[in-house]
Amino acid sequence: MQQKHVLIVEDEAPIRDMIRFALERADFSVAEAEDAQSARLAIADHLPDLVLLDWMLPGMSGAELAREWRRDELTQNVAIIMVTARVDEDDRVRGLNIGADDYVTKPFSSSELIARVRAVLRRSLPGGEDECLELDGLSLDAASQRVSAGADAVRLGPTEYRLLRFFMSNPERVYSREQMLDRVWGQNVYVEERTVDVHIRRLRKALAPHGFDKFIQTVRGSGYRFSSKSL
Amino acid sequence: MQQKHVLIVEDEAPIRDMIRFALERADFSVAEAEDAQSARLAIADHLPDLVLLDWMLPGMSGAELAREWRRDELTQNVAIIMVTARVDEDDRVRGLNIGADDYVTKPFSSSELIARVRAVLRRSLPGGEDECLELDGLSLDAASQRVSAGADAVRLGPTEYRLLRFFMSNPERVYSREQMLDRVWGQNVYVEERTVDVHIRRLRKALAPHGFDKFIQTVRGSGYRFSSKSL
DNA sequence: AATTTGTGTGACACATCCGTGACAGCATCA
DNA sequence: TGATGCTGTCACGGATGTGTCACACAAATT
Repeated sequence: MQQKHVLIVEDEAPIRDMIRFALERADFSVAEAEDAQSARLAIADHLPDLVLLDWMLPGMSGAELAREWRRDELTQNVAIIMVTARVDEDDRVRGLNIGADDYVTKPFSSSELIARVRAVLRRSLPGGEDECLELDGLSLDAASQRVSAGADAVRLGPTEYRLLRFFMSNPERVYSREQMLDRVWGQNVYVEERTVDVHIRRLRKALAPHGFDKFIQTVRGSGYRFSSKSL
Repeated sequence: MQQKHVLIVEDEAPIRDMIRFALERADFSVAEAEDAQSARLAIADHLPDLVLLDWMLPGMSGAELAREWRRDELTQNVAIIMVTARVDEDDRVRGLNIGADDYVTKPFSSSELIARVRAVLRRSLPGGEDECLELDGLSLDAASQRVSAGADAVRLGPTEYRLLRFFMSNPERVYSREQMLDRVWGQNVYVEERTVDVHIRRLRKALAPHGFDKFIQTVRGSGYRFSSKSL
């Protein structure tokens, strides 16, 4: 399964670290935020698959934050697990009514946390959005993992597919090799940066018969960009 | 979605009440029974879409009851979720061999229960009775549990049948082995992921004489896809 | 022009994934 | 009791994808 991205929203640094450690160990990619404001920034930067949201935050409470996200088109499908110190049944019910998918009460073991994270992600998967990307004749359907150039199908390896998928969801923007490794390969794998070049080449070669290799543009000294405009 | 009818078979009244409350809150219609005898009456009165069946019952055990229903033409398509206090791996395996669709172990949260009920119903949703799937010459009739390729009948084992049924209900979409285990085998069953491959093979072999094995496509690194389109 | 820096390309060893046949455990039925 | 059919697991081999390297080539810098 593809690596999942989790955002931790928690004001106490030690707990944050513990959670991050457990998640990374279980091969999730992790982002952190310590309050509502930084959480918004983190979400804007990279939409997570799941948010671990502390109930009590300085300033705006986690509950309000959750309600805010549930109202927003962009974030309403992101899974939310509430993290709370309270044992009150009231809070649990309130949390679930707000739209949290699950809750964990402190103190919790890291294995319990991971189990719940996995369960929630698995549950939200099958109904996942039927993402269908299209750009100027080149189209990619996430549900069937099919890529077609005009009428013809394009045959891609797993990494090439993920790379193209990343490009097509983020066109018209330059990414460094490091950024691409983080987001296509996963953030705690170490591979040479030049490996990106090789996969770019393979992807270009696969798209070439239909002329779509022009969409992948080299920006010397910076990285690559995906665009239908030739420039 | 139409309102679904659930029968609770459970001898302890408090647990029955808890389950009834959770189910009605989630907008299911509910019937209750406290032993095998009253369960038979309840079923005769109104055929449920799903039965929550306690493992231990006074007199006849839930397991025997399940076996009885699975043999009967009328009841064999009714989904069954076993409810058990035991954590024994043995019982889980035995229960699933009997034909239960899923398992819940006490104690369980009401949200977990609802989630599982929904999952099982979703799995067997499209039709329940008169479901008849057809794709490009390959057809599956849920009522008679018969599969035919063109004019010829195809002989399938139970798991192969459920697998094909799952595929035909969800074509043109890639599923991971984990997702397939969840939806074809049941949610908390632990079997090796490679087991999926073996059943894929058996299903392919059964479909091969008519050329329909091409419909099951391997998506390397991700899982499988069912589609009449070649690639 | 010569040098330096960055990128394209082909090759290759290696890891991973998947198809396949075999097998033992189990339930069912004669 | 033995025969049969179904299931989950394993081991093996082949197919495919992967990361890295060396070298060719292009662009910027001197």
